[in-house]
Amino acid sequence: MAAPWQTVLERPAPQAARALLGWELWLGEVRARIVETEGYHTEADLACHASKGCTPRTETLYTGPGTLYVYLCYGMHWMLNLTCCEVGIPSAVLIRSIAVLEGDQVVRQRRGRSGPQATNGPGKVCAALGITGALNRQRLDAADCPLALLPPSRPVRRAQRGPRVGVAYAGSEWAGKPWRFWEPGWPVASPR
DNA sequence: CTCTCGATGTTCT
DNA sequence: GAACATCGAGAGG
Repeated sequence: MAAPWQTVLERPAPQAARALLGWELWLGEVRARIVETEGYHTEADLACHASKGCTPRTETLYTGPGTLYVYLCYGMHWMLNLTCCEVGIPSAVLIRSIAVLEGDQVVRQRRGRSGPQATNGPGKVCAALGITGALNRQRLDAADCPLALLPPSRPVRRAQRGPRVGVAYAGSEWAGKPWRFWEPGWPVASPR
């Protein structure tokens, strides 16, 4: 029997990124709503890590929907991605911002602050949830997976889309793709 | 409010 | 050796 998230992740990243808005991440005492995402899709996408091909680092991206792809950025920030599409096609959604629904105390302790500024950014998401590279390659459907992905407890009223952040190096064609999505009204990193 | 800059480690050239 | 899907502190307006 398929997990609920299967239908959301079994599609190309640009679509999966939109569909993931509102879904909830549960990890330990923290429950949070996904409010900003970005899609990275195929080796042709020059902003996608897999544009360099399948390497020890990027092989996680080829494993099909439901794998955690966690990597270190700028030597100090962990980034959380959920792989999507199908086996063999590198495709993933970066979780850029979340809204804490439960576990505010824990988040405050980990982040040194609470409120919107505590979780509006991809590095902040991992810090708030306590995610590190130890979770890379973890399967969402594995019995021992500490992270759960559950459907929205409140519907997504509307969504905005725009170009991805921090990928100018990929050139205008790819940096310009409107593959970033967010829910207006929630604490997101880039509200436009 | 905006802008600049440094921290820090893995990956690929 | 350069580049990098970032963050937060500090300076200046």
